[in-house]
Formats: sequence, structure tokens, C-alpha cells
Amino acid sequence: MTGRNITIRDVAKIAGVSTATVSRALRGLPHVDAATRDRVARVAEELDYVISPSASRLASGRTGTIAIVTPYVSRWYFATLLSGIDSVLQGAGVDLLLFGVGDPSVSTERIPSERRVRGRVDGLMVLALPATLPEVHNLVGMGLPVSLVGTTAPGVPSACIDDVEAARMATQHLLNLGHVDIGLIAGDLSMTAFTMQADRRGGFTAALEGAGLTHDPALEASGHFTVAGGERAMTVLLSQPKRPTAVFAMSDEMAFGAIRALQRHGLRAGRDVSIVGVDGHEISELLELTTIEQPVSELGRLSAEALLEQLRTGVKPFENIVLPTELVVRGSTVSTTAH
Amino acid sequence: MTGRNITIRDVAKIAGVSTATVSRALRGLPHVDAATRDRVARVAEELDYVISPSASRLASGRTGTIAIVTPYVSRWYFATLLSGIDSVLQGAGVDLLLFGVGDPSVSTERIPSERRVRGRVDGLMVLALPATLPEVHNLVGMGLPVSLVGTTAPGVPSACIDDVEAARMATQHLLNLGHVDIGLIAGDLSMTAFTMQADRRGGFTAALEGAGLTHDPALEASGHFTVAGGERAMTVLLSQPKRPTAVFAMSDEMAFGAIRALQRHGLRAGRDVSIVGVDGHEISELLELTTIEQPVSELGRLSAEALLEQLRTGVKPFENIVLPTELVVRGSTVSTTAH
DNA sequence: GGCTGAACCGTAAGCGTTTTCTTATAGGTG
DNA sequence: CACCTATAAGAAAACGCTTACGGTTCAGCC
Repeated sequence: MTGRNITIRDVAKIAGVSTATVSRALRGLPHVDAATRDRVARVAEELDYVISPSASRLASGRTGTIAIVTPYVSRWYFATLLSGIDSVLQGAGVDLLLFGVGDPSVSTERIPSERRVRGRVDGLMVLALPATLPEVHNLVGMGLPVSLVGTTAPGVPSACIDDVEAARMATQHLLNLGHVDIGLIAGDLSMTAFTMQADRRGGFTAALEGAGLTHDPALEASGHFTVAGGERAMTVLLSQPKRPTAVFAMSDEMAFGAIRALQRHGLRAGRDVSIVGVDGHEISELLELTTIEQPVSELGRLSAEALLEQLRTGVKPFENIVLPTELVVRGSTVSTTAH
Repeated sequence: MTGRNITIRDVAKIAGVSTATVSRALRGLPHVDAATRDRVARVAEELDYVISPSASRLASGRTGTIAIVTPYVSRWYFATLLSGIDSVLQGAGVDLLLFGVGDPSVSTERIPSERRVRGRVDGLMVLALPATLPEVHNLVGMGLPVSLVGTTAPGVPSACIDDVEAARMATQHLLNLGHVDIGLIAGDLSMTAFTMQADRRGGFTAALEGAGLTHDPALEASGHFTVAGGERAMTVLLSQPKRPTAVFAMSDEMAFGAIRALQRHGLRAGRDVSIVGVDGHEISELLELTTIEQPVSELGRLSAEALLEQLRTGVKPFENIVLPTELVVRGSTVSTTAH
């Protein structure tokens, strides 16, 4: 509309004060009289003045923005995390810069470099990507406040569940029902991309060993944490000479695929093969899937709050907070004697 | 590490040129000799120099950032859109600022004001929120390049499907199967928050009228586009004196809930009541849900590209692009005579 | 009455780029 | 050889804010 943008100087002139006072008044800093503060606020309102973020950033060195680095944005777990994080950040008036980087076991090139992030944000959150990846390591070590969820790093606040315990619980549940030939649908075979995978695998084998059993590698398949992948994995398991009577899937979405595979083979989850997943996905109840529920949104919120705390006070509120999981038993798991 | 950040001046000094030349060289602008360009690039690399985004923004007035305003971030449709958008923006090196604003029929206060956005981004995308909302209207009219998806506004590029036609197709499918008492699971009764709802409702009633039928208001219930809401809505429909033999749900997620409700009543989708949804959700195949598939990710990509085009050239590549939908018939819909 | 200290506020020096305007240089042309 | 043009590069003025520092005022107190 007008030729020139209105600046802090315009407000200062009209309010009859210096730009310094306008700056202080508008940002709620001390050392400004209540009356002048009001006057400045009124003038600013009148002129529809907004502090130029660019100028403010340059002068103060702060961006009021935090970056979220996540492998996926549309998968249930990550989308739900994101939702929890967004609500916290928005409540604090902090901007959210989103970096979806794709599957790190496929390629890590989209993980932003330190150079990409430097000067752009005040802090960052990393979702599920393990700090063992060099790209993530660089990011976490660049000196900015960081918080993690679903992964850990020494000296960095993080929120996660006990993946070993979650897998152990799920597997123990199957053992308790009398199952012995228990299959595993994991993410990918390399196991390198996410530490979570190794942990869940550890809990799975630990439970088996606790029951005097050993994990048969022939009863393990990769589902890549997708529905389609879970379906393929289950199909593989069903084609083994010794079919499993129960399967632990590392995620609900893979469990959905497994259920689908059973359907295609004329089998039914629960009746023919027991299935247990991990997540507490909205759809699980619908499919009668027994699962280990985890408080995903809460994980995101907590981690976001930890980051804000660091930004404000400079101190880390906690090192690593572990939220509880819960076994929810549904129709997809039944006792072997229940025929 | 070092006390001071390295600036463009450091690079200029070491490379033996002016800051202006460094700026031009590093950004690939013309009027700089190939040899000097190389030298500057080498020095910058050497010093691990990165252009300060804040300073660059202030001086140029450009932010290299676009805002996404979306009601939800974790729901399938929006998360999928976001994923498609993110991939395009990242490919263009543009930052993505995320604003999740919640259900506008509950509250519009989280829709960012013009003041919140001004100076922060170069453009913005609005997902599904109708421009009839004053808050959205302000945002779209503030002079920044804008593109929309799942909604339209005069003079603004947008990508969407034909919601009337999608609903008509779904309903016609049920009519073709011989159904007459056809229920509707809509979003909410007010119908004010999303234009999409009104369109789908229009397509539904149009199909009925085309068959000489009229829509019975008793056979309509609100599912709020959630699984749980869909379940409640179906439960309501089942308690009507005249039960529908088929139901059109405005989204797959509500259809999932409807299937669940049938299960709880000892009924089965397809056999007892036919259900058709809209979306092409990943889970639909699993549940044998007949649905109208829409190319969600593609909608996001196209709209993002339209925005980038505007940013670069200043011209709008299209007014409103409509992508086709497709009826995918599965087990949840069967003929009335198929007993 | 002079001293102290707190509260308020202004001055001005940055913050680190981009970009316009100018100048210098080289190459081509009549 | 003078002239014009294109290209390369520099000088310096923005861009609009934050904040360290210093100055003024005024109440309170010995």
C-alpha cells in the first residue's frame, strides 16, 4: 500500500520516544514506564506495526525458530509426534522449521548439514534418527540446544520408551499364551538405521531366551515399518517350512500388513496365527490388534518442552526421560490351547 | 570456537576482493569472472563460511521460506499432503514453516494473523481451510504469493479434486448395487468449516435425486472426520427405525469407524451394510473398503510447485487444477440382490 | 543540602548482508 | 586512434532492529 514499510522509527517518532524505548516497550522488557508502554503499544497498534523478524534476528542473534529433523512426515508415529511438538511450540510462539529427510538407510543426503542449519534456528529436535549416523552426530554436536525423541545421545535431553522392555512384554505375552514358534517382523535386515530396531530385537530374543528358547533366523523377515512391507514379510514367514504360530511385529503398521497377508492366505489373525504389534495406532483397535501402546504425542510434547527450557534458561531439564508403555490385549492374540 | 563469527568481510579480505563480489560469486550471479568465482568459493569453503540468513533476509527482503497453514498435521490426508509438499520445497532449497491451527469449527484463533506471517515468509500454502473464513481471507489477501490445496479462492492457484463428482460417484456406485436406503456420514452438522463437506454432500444428494430418491435427514450423522467419530455416527444410523442398507462416509477414516461399529453390532461391512469412503487411505485395502481414491501427495506437490513458480517468475501457472479421482471397488460394497 | 541509588530513557554502534551506482579494464569498430 | 560497449569489480548506502552505555530525574535519607 504505502511506499515504505513502517519501521520502529516511525513508531518512536509518533510516540515521542526513542527507538530503544519502543523496542523495550513492545517486547515487555523492564525499565519502561507503564504509561509510555501503553502509549507505544497504542501507536504500534494504530500503525499496524510489526517488528521486522529479519532485522530483529540480525540484531539479536536469535531466530525464534527451531528445526525438526525427521525421517518421515506422513507416517503415523512421526506425524503424531509432530502434532504434539507443534502444539507446544505454537503455545510458546516459536516457529517450527520442518526437515523431512527420508529413510536414512536409503540415503542420508537429505539430513541437513550444520551449514544448512547454522544461523537459521535457535535449537533443533531430532526424531528417531540415531546419533551414530555421522550426519546426525554433526547436527547434535554443533553447539545448539538439542532435544531428541525416540533416540538418545550422551548429554542430550531425550524422550523415549524402553524399546527392549516393550518388545520383551510383547513377546512374553505370546509365550504366556503357549506359543513357541514365534516369528519376528523387523524393520530392515541391516538394523543400522534406527537403534530402536536393535533394542526391540534385543527384547524379543531376551524374552525367548528367558523361556529357554532361541530365535530361529528363518522366522525373521523385514517389513520396513510399512503396511506393504509387513504384508510381504508375513508372506515370507508363511512360506517357511516351519510356520510360526505367533508373530511379533515391531510396529502396528507392519502388523496390519501381516494381518492382511493372513487374510490373503485364508487365515485369520488370532485364530490361526497370533499377532502383536507396537504403537497404539488408531486403527489397531479396529483390527483387534494386540499391541504395546506408547504415548507418542506425549513424547513429542515432553521433548519439545525440554528444548524450550534449554532455550530459555540454558539448563537441561533432564537427561533421558522414559515413558511407560502398556500391553493392550485384543483379539489378534490367543492361547495355543484355545481351540 | 573462535570468538567471532566469520563474515563475508573475512572471505572478501582473504580472497582479495570486495564483499560485493563475494556476495555475487557465492550466489551464482553474473558479472563475476570464473577465476575469481572459484577463488571466492575456495576461500569460503576453507573458512567454512555460510551466508548469514538473518543478514541476507534483512538486506534482500526475501526469506527463502514459505508457510504451511493446515488444520491438522497428524491426520492421514494432511500428513500425506505435507509429505508431498516437503519433498518439493526441499528440492528447491526453500524452508518450510509449519502452522498447525486445529479444527476451524472449534476455534480459529490459532490461524496465524497477517501480522504473525508478515516478513517471516515469501509465500504461503493453505490446506483445506476455506477462504470464507475471515482469518483465511486476510491471509490470502495480504499480497504474498499463495497457493491452496483442497480449497479454492478467486485468483489464487489451487489444486483439488472434484468433491461433488467424487461423492456422486460413490453414491452412484451404491445405487447401481440396488441400494435405496443410503445413509450419509458427514463431518459435522454445521458444515461451515470446510467447503469440501458441502460439496460432497451436494454430490451425494444429487446422485440420490438423479435416481428419483430424496435424502432422508434421519439417515445422516456426523463423524467429524475421525475414526471414533465415524464409529459413533454409524451407531446412530444403526439405531434408526429405518436402517440404511448402505452408507457413504465422507472419508475413509470415518468409514473405518463405521466398519468398527458394524462389528460391534455383530454385523459385517459388505454382507450386512455396504460402506464406501473417500481418500484411498493405506489401510482401506486392508479393510476391504470400497473407496474413491484421490491423489493426495500429488495434490500437495502440484500446489507447492505452483507456489514456487509464482515466487520465481511472479506468474501463476494455473488458476485451479482438478485432479481425477477413481472408484476402487472392494468387499465393503455388495449388491442388494447378492444374498 | 548533598549524596546515593533506582528507574527511566536516549544515543549510537553494531548485526552481516544486498544492491545501486561508479569506475576500471578490455575488446571490438569505424 | 578515438569511441563505444560489455564485463568485472569496488565503494558505500541501505535494511530495521537490539543493546551497551551513559545521562537525567527524582525519591529517600543522613
